[in-house]
Amino acid sequence: MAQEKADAKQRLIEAALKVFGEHGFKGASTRAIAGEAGANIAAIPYYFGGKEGLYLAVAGHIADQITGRMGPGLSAAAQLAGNPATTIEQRRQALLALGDGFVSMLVGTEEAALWARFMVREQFDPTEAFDVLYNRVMGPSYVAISPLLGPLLGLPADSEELKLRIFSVIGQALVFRVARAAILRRLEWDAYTPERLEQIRAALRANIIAIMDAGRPA
Amino acid sequence: MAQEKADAKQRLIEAALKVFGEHGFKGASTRAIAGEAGANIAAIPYYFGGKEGLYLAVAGHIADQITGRMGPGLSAAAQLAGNPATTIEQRRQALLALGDGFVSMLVGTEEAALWARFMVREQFDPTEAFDVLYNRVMGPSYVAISPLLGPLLGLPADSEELKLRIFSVIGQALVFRVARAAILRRLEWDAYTPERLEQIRAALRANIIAIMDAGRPA
DNA sequence: GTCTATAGTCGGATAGAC
DNA sequence: GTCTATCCGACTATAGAC
Repeated sequence: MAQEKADAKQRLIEAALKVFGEHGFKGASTRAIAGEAGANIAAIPYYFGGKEGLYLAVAGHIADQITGRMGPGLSAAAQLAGNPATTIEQRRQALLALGDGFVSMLVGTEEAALWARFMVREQFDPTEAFDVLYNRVMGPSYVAISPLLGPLLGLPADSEELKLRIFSVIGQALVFRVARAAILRRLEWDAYTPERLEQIRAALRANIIAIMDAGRPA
Repeated sequence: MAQEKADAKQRLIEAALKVFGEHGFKGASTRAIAGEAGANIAAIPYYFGGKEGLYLAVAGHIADQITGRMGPGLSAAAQLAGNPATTIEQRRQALLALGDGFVSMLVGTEEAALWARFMVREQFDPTEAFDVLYNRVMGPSYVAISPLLGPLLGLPADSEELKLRIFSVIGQALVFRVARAAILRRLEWDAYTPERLEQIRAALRANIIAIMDAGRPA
């Protein structure tokens, strides 16, 4: 009984992440999910109460995974940002590190493609799952960036301008998942590799440095 | 016979854009599409040969619409960029104008939400429709930006660094569609209004100016 | 906890009237 | 060119055996 396979419940969640992402809630069939998971169709009503319960469980799973990977970095950034003794240069470095970590997680791992696909769907047509993702993932990420970039741009933490500019910066990384097919085609790449990932991080750093340093007193 | 209703074929395409976007290809039912269009289900095999043909027709429709709105601006930018007499300052202004136009189109119109939803789906799981969208929309847009930003950053037009940094910049605008729900929640907005649209354009301009001007000789 | 069998509904496509 | 009627396969959920 070498634990080579997770239990049926966990396998169903991972299969559902893939199939819901491919076909949406309506388009995903419980047959396909159960088949992918190597489980019985009847296990879905049994464990999750039905198709909808499984969908929500997928959102929780995504939040768990991302929190596990980004959590430590975000906490460190928040602590550093909250300390009045933190210098401008330390904020710059922390922001760049956050960007690197975000790209590594988002673009550099295969699972993140599945998380992103599911999350983007929820952005266009939010359901109950969006609340889970916003409260546990998107909100906390934003909150970590705000007190770092605000002082660098000379903008108050609660100003709409700062919020918009932060989302714009986040978009610079997000695009590598959300427009992946177009980017690969333009670059004549077949996939992201570790070397290419570093090129992406470098391009993003260059843009972030430009934005941060434009806020400096001339 | 005041032309208050387009013909059934056109109505089906517009209904399909909405329903395919909501539920994906599999999840969208031809019944729902026909119902939304006020047309008969049998009209879909009749006009488009089947569900797939209708899906492809939607891609063509999106390309037509976006080309109609962005085409003139892109042509003007391309002509200006190709002229060796064009100054750096003119390139800066052209790039900012392109950004403004892109945000106005993408974020400022209701239909663009439908186009974006359909196109993002194709980015994650490309089908034949992606070729249509890439060749007619995404490719040409990129090509217009490249010869404007390249000289400003001192990067050759075919360098991978330039390509990556351009996509990163595009992401700054894209995010306002792709993370719309999260952005509205963070800003405590219920929708984008014309005033808020101008705030978005301003935030984007600030970031683009920072990126452009960081490439200037110190 | 996992299976088979089945109920009841909805799916896309077609045939053929008008 | 638009309709109704219909075929047949796929869907989710449940009941009940093991």
